[in-house]
Amino acid sequence: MTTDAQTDQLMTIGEVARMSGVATPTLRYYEEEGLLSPTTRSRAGYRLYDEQAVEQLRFIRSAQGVGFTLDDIRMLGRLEGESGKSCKAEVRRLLERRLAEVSEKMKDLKHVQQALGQALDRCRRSNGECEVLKEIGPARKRRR
Amino acid sequence: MTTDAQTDQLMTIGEVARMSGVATPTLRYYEEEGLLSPTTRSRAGYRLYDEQAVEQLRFIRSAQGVGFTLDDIRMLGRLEGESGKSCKAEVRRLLERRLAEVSEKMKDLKHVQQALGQALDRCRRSNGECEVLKEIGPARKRRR
DNA sequence: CTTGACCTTCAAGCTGACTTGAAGGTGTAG
DNA sequence: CTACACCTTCAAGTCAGCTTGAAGGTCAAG
Repeated sequence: MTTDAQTDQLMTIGEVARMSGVATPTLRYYEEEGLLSPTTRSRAGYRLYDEQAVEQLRFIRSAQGVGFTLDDIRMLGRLEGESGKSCKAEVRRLLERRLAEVSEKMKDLKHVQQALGQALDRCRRSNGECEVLKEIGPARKRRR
Repeated sequence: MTTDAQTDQLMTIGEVARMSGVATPTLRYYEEEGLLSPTTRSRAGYRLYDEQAVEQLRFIRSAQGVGFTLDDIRMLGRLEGESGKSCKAEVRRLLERRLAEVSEKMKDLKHVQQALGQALDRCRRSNGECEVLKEIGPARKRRR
C-alpha cells in the first residue's frame, strides 16, 4: 500500500488553473515573485503542484481579496514556513503589527457592511412607490 | 445665534488632506472620478468640503482598504445617496450581491487572521532557542 | 509520424490608482 | 506692493499586478 496516489496527485499548471480559477500566466508570475513555487518539475520541465500548493494559492487569493499586497503576502508566507524554529522579537513584532492591521480591516469591513445593510434596509422599507434609477450598474464614468 | 460656525465649518482641500492623511491630488482625482465632490467652491474657485464630505472620504478609504475598487465604491456611494426614494428589484439585487461579497471577504479576513495568529502562537511557544531569521522585513525580491 | 492540446521562456503591453510637474491665480502678513 | 503659502487646471509619469504575444518543446491519440 505504498501506492496511495489518489490523495498525493501532482497537477500541471493548467489543472491548478482550472480548479482554482487563477490563470496560468498568473501562476507563473506568482512563482517569479517568490509567492508560490511548484512542488517539483517533470523531466520535460513542466511545473507540478501538490494539494498544499493549491492550499497556499487559496491563502494568497484570500489575502489579496482583503487588500494585502503581494509584498505583504510574500512575507506572511515566509513567516508561515519559518516561525516556530526561527523566531526573534523582531519577527514577533512584525506578526503583531500584521494582526493589528487585520483588526483594522475587520473594522473597515464592518463599516462597509453596515452602510450596505442600511441602504438595503431603506430600500426594502420603501416598498410600493419605487422610481426608476436613471443609471445603474458599474456607473460608467466620463470618458477622459 | 445663527452664527454657529464651529460645527459647520467648510475646509479647503489642504485642510481635508491634513486631517485625513489623503494627498490633495488624490482628492482632486476622486472628484474627477465621481467619488467625492466638494460641498461647494469659494468665489475664487477653491474647493470647500464639509464634515459629511470628510465622513464620505473615510468610507472610501475603508472600502478601498478591504479590497474594493473605486468603481465598486462609486456605485456604493451612489446607492447610499439614492436608495429609499428610488429602489427597484435591480438595485436590491445589486446591494444583496455586494453584501454577499462582504461576507466572503469577512471569511477571507478571518482566514488570514487565523493563519497569522497560529504563526504568532508557534512563535511564542518556541521561547528559548530562537534562531536568527536570515531575511526579514518586506523580503526583497530578485531584481528582474 | 503528424495533429492538437498542452507546456516552456522571454518580452512587451495594459489597467487602476495614483503622483509629479508646469504654468499660473489667490490671499494674508510685513 | 511684494513675498509666500496656498489654490487652480492640464498633461505626463509611475508602479503593481497582471495579460498578451511570439517562438518553440512535449506528449497521448489517430
